[in-house]
Amino acid sequence: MRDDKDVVTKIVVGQAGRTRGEEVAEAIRNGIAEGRLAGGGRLNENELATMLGVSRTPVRSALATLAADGLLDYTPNSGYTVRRFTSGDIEDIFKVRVKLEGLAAGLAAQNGLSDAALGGMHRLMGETERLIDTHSWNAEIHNTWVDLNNQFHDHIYEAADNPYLIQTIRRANLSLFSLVRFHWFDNVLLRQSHEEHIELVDALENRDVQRAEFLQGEHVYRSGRRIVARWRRMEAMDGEKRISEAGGGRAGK
Amino acid sequence: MRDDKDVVTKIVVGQAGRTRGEEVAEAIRNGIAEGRLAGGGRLNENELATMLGVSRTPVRSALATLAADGLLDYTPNSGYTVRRFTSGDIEDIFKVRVKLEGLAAGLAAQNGLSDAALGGMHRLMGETERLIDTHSWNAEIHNTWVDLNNQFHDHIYEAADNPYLIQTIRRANLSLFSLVRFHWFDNVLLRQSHEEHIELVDALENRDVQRAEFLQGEHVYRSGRRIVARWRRMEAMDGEKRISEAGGGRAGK
DNA sequence: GCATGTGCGTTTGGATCCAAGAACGGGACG
DNA sequence: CGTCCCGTTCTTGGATCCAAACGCACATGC
Repeated sequence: MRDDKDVVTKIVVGQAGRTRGEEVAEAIRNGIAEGRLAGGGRLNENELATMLGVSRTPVRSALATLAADGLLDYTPNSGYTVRRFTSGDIEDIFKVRVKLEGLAAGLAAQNGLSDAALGGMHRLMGETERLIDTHSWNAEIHNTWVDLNNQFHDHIYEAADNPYLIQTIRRANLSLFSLVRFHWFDNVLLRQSHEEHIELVDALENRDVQRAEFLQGEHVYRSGRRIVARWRRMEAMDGEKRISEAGGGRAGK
Repeated sequence: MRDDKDVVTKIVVGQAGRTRGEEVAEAIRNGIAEGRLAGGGRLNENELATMLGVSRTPVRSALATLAADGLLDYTPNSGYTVRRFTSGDIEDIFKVRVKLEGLAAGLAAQNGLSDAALGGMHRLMGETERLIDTHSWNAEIHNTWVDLNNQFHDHIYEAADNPYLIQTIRRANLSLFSLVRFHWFDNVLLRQSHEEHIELVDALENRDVQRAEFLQGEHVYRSGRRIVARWRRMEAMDGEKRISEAGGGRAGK
């Protein structure tokens, strides 16, 4: 926080129907998702307010909201820190995600997807294949894939037609997406993920509820296994780093 | 809000480690859970502040938190209303709960429960049998059963050892528990629920993961079916009432 | 050298005030 | 009579100020 002026993006005030509090919440959310606000880091109301060009009031409103969203940890009279995730936490979240994403796919298969949605999914898969055919991997490709992947899942969510389920999934995903780094993946994993999507779409097209639920749950389970393994590795390296940095100050708690 | 002075319980200030904002949030949460704050009702910051003997600041903090918790709906520049649930909403939530509670039971069976926990569950079931043997039903019996039921599930949650899952379940339950009325149940349903608990405990004792997951999911599914049917009936009556009251003002939206 | 206590500065929680936005009511017009 | 417009009032969002709580650094005692 103290060393990077661009930690949160200065908010644009005046967007229709949005308060400054909402804008601040989004700026912080983005800062977390993009890794600029690190797990365990303290959020200082005054600094955020100065950085974003607002008073403390909307900052406090935003912090309260984000804490309830699970992105921040709150201690009364001490303030907010960015939620820190252990590999065990991530594993827990993925177990829940396996069930929820599986349910969403099963409901989508049960309800059926429109021709437009299926067409859209095929287009997204076509674009993913073009990414695969570059035989390369970098941050830009990863971001493109994340975007395509999100659109792919949005089609499923819409067909599932269960807003509470989708809200619950998005909440779980919110916590996770800030943790993922592009260099954990590569073109090979992209291809594997894509092949899983192919099978999932087949199940959806054939309205095979159990297959869709199983395939999507398995897809998420494998993804979770990889991310948890990576996080464990990082924790092992972090643990060594932490031992050497012990006694750093408030954030060291 | 305007007609009932006891809508929220006046907060007790000074409880260790809790801010007024947290106290206000709990008072409102209780008001919703106990049915004193009705779905669709507007929450007025000034009135709440006066009623609770605080300034608007902690009220606003509490409202932001409760909105993110899903208990309130927020409209920028217009404020907060208590979330209104349609029977479709409730059905959606129960579909998610079936999966999550099933997962919790499966994890508990996998991890195993301590002798103390199993003993505790047997004691709770014994107390439930005493309730059944009264062959009667009233609000007091219902409240006792809700308490026993919560303790029963707490044992499962603890054994599941997945904090994120339990947090997600509690979040779903928070929305639902404010909707349930004791006269929707009777001694017969209590017995049925109890018998389902007996089978669930058997699966847990035998560490039968799939059976535990299935039985708990089924238990929640049946409960959901009953509550949704009740809610639909209320909506039908409410719909007639609404037609005759149309144009009542803001809450009529 | 370590533990405990004290003081000071910083940060957060709450209160109050001001301004902006929404809602409501009344009047005018078709 | 219904709809639209305007003015007023109420409510909410934001800013600012004050006080309480916490954390950190330094001093003292064992």
